[in-house]
Amino acid sequence: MSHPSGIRQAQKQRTRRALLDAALELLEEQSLGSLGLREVTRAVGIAPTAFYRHFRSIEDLGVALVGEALESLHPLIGTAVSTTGDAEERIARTVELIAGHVDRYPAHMRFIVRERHGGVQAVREAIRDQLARFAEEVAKALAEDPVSAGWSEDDLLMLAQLYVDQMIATGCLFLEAPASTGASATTSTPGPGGRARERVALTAARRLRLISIGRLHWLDRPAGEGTPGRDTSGRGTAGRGTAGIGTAG
Amino acid sequence: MSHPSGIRQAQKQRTRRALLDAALELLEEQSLGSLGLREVTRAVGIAPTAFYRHFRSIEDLGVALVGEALESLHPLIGTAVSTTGDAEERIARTVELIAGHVDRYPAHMRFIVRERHGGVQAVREAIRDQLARFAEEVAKALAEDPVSAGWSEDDLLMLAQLYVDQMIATGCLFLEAPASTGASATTSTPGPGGRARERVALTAARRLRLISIGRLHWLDRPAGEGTPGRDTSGRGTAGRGTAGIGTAG
DNA sequence: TGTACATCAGTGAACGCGCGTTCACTGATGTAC
DNA sequence: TGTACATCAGTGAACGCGCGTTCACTGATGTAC
Repeated sequence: MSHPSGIRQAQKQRTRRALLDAALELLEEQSLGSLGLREVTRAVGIAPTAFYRHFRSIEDLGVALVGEALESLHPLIGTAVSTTGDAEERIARTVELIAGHVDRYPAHMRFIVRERHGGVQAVREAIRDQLARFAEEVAKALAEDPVSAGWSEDDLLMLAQLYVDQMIATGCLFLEAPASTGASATTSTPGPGGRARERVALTAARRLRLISIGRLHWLDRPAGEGTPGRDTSGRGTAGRGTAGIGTAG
Repeated sequence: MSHPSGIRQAQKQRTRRALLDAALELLEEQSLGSLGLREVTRAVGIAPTAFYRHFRSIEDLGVALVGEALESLHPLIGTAVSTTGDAEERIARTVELIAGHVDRYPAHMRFIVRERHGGVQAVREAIRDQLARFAEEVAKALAEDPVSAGWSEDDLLMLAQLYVDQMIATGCLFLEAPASTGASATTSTPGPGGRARERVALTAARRLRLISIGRLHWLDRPAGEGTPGRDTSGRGTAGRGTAGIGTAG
């Protein structure tokens, strides 16, 4: 065989890992756009020039990080979406899953949140594309739920995107709340920042609850107004509700 | 008088404006953390050292930009919240308002979206604090709506934060959609990116619709589970619904 | 197993460059009389 | 109105520094025979 096996290959992978890990750690307090190649190699303990054996640029490393971070996030989506039980149980489980993920991969979550709208185009686009794929996956799962009977594809995708956004927003909130003291998420150890975490969990659950309720009554709305003619959203049955944003005139 | 009037004062303000404007423009393609002081002064056409007559650092300038950007966003919230009409009209008007704001202040919107989770702590915190004030304001407005009768303060604040988040997320989506060709938002000129903008407007409206529906039925939920004991959310009346996230078991 | 050659991850010197910050300055504007 | 002095926004030279990238290299690992 030409190159698959060998000590050399293993060592190279180890250095690559070290570069990715060092970068991820440095990125907790700055953004990718201001991260220096020398800074990363210095943290790893190798010569600056060795960087080029692994990545063409910091931007390139950033794209690799997107892959890793969203790969770690992916199973979470699958688990959350396939959780069984009633609405409240599923919401609570989902929030717990997110909290657990943030505990395990805080740097990944911070990286995604920070660079999703950050200054490095290639990374931004990589994150956008991956999240779009997640949303499509969630939409597909939602479509199989009897609750979604009669929903148009556009509406399902909108809801899926809303869930994906909420997942990230919730992860971000957990990041800002002080981390728990290493104990598992289920045990109620009120550590240094346990209170803040609890508040975040409650708020996140409330948001998911509101969205779920909206979902449940989505098709109750009046058929009169709604989406303009050209859009063929598949809803339109009975009921009358005046869902308001602000104060009624 | 000691300093209020004068040509000198006016000229200083003009230079300060030029610095803020130049920075805002440069920030469309990078993040604050990687913005250079010399880069900004070069764009304005003054010596690097003159920068210090106006700001202590780039970070300081960033905090000033947060003030300006969120000040421009503020009236939009007030207008959106006090819009009259039925739910669909208010949603459509809100989406139009956001689109109009993005047309008028694209750089402001981009700055807020990018730096909200960016690498500069002081700026991040300034944005967080301002958005928290916005949310409180929205919560106060929501509280006066009869639809919110029986809502706890925590629930109102959660909804308000959700609305503020949606506003920013929607602004972000409009930023990514190609800008309209300068024509007003209401006239249906299908410019170069008119299609994309229309799609964004529809998706944004759908999201607000779902949230509004959730809001309308918030108090319909079962009293059994819900928020844990210690939390005294003011809801708890009749009705039974199984709002689900994923597929039912 | 041993030998001769190829590969290639990591080295270290060197480069030109732009950075943030200091400093003493200039000259228009402002103020006191 | 005119004069003498104070203020201070903007200047320009100079600094030390770390940056990204180049290049020829070293020496351990891999391969062929």
